[in-house]
Amino acid sequence: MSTSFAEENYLKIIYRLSEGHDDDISTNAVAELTQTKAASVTDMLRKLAEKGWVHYQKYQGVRLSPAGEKIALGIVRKHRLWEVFLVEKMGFNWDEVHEIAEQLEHIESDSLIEKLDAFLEFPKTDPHGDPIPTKNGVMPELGYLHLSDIKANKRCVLMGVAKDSAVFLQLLTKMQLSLGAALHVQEVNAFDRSISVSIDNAPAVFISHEVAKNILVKLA
Amino acid sequence: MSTSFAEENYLKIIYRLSEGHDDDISTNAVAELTQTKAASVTDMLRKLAEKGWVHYQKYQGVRLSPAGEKIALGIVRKHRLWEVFLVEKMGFNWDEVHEIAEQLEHIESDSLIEKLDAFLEFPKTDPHGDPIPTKNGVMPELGYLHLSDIKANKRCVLMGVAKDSAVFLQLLTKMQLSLGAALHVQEVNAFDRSISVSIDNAPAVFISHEVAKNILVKLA
DNA sequence: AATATTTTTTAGTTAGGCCTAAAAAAATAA
DNA sequence: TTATTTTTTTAGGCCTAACTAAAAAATATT
Repeated sequence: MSTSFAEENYLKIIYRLSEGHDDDISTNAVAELTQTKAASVTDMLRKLAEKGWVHYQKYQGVRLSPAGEKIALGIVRKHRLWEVFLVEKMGFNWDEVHEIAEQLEHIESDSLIEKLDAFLEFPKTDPHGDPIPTKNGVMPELGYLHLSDIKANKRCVLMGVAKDSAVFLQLLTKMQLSLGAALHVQEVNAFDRSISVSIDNAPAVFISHEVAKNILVKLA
Repeated sequence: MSTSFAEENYLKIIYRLSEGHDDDISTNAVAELTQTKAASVTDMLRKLAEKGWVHYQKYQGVRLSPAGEKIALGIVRKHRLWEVFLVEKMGFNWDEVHEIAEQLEHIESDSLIEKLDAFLEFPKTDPHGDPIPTKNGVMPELGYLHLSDIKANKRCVLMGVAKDSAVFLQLLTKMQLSLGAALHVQEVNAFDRSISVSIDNAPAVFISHEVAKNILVKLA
């Protein structure tokens, strides 16, 4: 069964909203990310359920079926591979590529994606550090830690950001963070859990717990 | 004013049908290439005329306005640049890329196309030998000749094919023609104007006048 | 528990892009 | 030049994916 542009977008967004927990997703949450109204979402969820791509019962929220997840992972795979292409080959910055990748992710050609993957030398992550699903529809577990979980006096390396909203990326850019940066957690505030971190041996900066939760690292 | 996927397709197809003459294009001709019915074409032509992209009077056929031609050339530029990318960078054959380029040509990002152009080292023609419009919306004149116009005993070089239908490309592939091939026109039949041509010094093959009209060459 | 608020669904529309069937105009043939 | 055929347009409808407004269900508050 073939998927329309709109259907692919809904599946991708439900996937994103489902990452990291098992709760069903609310109609409103989907409406916010699709930039549509809740009533439109209700219509589409019923349609997706008829096609067998989501489990949906009215007033109960929605979650992907295995078939829907497979489609969503295919879209995410394409999105992230194109992002690598845009940054590595076309010279865009990592905070400029999202909108273009949103378009490219809907190009339909399996052979193109396989060739692109090879051309990019089979990258494991996109420019934001997010893992690229395999062509069999598996999302690799990178096993990274959140910066908020690092103990005082430990050193680690920046591997990615968990949220890739434009605002968040700007913040990171302003902090001069780039993938691979050496982070040294110097202190953890016992009250608000904010941390002071030295980046590439520069003087330490303060990062709130909320922000630190969205920064992915591995121990050095 | 922004253009929808369907509108861009119509403009591109009207452009293709207009190349090489000044006559207005018939509704039926457009319907055939858009794979729609004549009634649907009538609707769309009225809409395109309202937006100022075509000159259209009912029962009189259609032709592009300057604004419409500019849009069409932008689409053709993107189509042909992506074809170069698919062949040169992704390793597709020149007869496999059309459908994928039909999708990629609608990706909207001026900066992407400029970067792609640079990445491909500013190609002058696509893999079929067709010229790539400039970013200012000018279709370069390559000044090639048609193989059908070459005199007996002259040598020339294959520069492209004027029609890129799948069937035609297959024919050329079967004849083992590839861009840059050395062609030697040995005889021109006085009655049906068919020619015998030796390709890369192999024994001569016969090519009908009709086919030869669609093969672009330059004199060696 | 009863009421108020928020969330979600239903009902009824709309716009884009296509369709078929029938009417009208243009082109061709007798 | 009249009749026939072909081309094109009109009229009316369908489907997708959105919308608003109102109703219904779920959740929160008093």
